[in-house]
Amino acid sequence: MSRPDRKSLLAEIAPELLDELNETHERSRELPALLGAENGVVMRFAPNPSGPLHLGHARASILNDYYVRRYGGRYVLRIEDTDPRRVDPGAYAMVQEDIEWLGLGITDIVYQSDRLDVYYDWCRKLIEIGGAYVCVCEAERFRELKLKGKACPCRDQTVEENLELWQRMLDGEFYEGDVTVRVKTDLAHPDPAMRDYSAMRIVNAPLHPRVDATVFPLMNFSVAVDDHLLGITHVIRGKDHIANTGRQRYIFDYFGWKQPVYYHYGRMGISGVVLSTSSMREGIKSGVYTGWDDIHLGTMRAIARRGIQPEAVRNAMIDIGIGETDITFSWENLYSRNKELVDPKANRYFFVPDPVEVDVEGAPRHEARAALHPNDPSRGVRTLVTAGRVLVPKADIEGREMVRLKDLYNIRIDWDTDAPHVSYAGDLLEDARRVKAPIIQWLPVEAKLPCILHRQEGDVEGFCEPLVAGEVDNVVQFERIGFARVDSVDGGRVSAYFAHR
RNA sequence: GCUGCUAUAGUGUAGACCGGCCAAUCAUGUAGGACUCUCACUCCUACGACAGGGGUUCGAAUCCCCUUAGCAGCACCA
Repeated sequence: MSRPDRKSLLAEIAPELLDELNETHERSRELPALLGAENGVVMRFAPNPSGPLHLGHARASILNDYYVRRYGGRYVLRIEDTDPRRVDPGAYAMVQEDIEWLGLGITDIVYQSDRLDVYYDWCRKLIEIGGAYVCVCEAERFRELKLKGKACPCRDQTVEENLELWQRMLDGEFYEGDVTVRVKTDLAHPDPAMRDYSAMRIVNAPLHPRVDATVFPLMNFSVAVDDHLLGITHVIRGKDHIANTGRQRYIFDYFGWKQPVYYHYGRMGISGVVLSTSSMREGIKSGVYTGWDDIHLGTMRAIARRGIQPEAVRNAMIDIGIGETDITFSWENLYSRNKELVDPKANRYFFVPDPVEVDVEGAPRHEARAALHPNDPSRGVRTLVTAGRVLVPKADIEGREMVRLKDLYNIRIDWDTDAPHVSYAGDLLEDARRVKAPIIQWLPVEAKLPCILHRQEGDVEGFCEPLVAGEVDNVVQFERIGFARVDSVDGGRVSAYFAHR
């Protein structure tokens, strides 16, 4: 019974249950409330423009987005490009595109490279109130002292001395590595990570693509200053930032600012793909991957190419939530989220992988009509006409005596001869059912398009229905194979990417 | 090594703050079945977990301690 049929039948026998049937299965669960968010929130997504967005970014950005939507407020995109070494000029645009694809409700955009003067300004103020000093020690030497909880000589410089050194830093009198501005914290702090961390440093090379400067803030300084200046109320980020939250507190305390409310979710491991931008870049360079959208990668563009819908990513991330437990990202769960989105939409087509051509002896000319979507007859049918020469998947007839060509007729296969001998075995579906013959997809030899199905495990070549050429950019379902996104049609050759079953 | 966070089925998640209503929720997965001219969808059934050990208590998944394991930070990266 089809879905509409079931519905009308239910209306007859138990109309009171109809509501239950129509109930949209609201998949996304409710995440825990945010502390003090009742009157709206200001949150941020702060990627480093070193490459396109991947699943790790997706979690951060979607979780923050979820709460901004829930409580109302502003959602700031803050491009954290304060390390010229880690800026890929092309990434600014890629990040922008990926955000658009994800459908994030960004309300404000700021580039940290536009705000260097702001950081310089607050750095000077921090020095003036004795909250920071300019350190000329070697990094290694300082590290040793820090681990022992001892102060370096620079720590005792006067404010005036520090201000002068700071000015000389800005004037370009120092080179990279010679000098750094440190926030004065607590050398006796039990966690060595908290002790006198760096706030400003010099980078001479490479040149920053957006700004002419050599003095750059370190993340903990610029983030603290920006979070306050931009009025950020809540921050949701990975637990790798727990220590940074503690470090940033010193700056907030020095200036008498109120810290946002922080939530730190656990580490998300993703099986099967590399997530580090640098190793992805390396792989692309060395030819292991075809590009940022290589289907073996966990980038948004790679996932999109495979026909995963942004809403599926969103739902999967909200399912995961903001728990502090370390988790393994499950492709299965994402695929399931995608399937619930894509199944009602995807038209059905035949794709015959690894085909063999057979001549069905005694077959009458037949016109098969297969539904474009079994649960939605209003979409119509594909019509496949054959006089008896058809393509079938080799693997599906091997060792079989009888199979049914879906929506066409039954065929008998005789394996006694050298080449299998195929003959017409009647139209009746019941006959096939009775002997439990599999119902398989097929194609008329007269009407087929070469089709390559790209999968992570390797490409599969075969043929598909001509109508697939009209589905470029859409997700279709190849019957008995799975869902795939039709990527392109080039000279009558179809290229599709496998999503999932 | 130092500091900190976490531990519920194969995977994700609820319950934990305010112990009893939890022989533990939901989703996914797997297996079986119904429906179906797809191994899709839908529906039904089954499977499967409180890391281990102590303690507090009439009663612990929930509170305390220890152990174990995983993770993170200890950068002039973000």
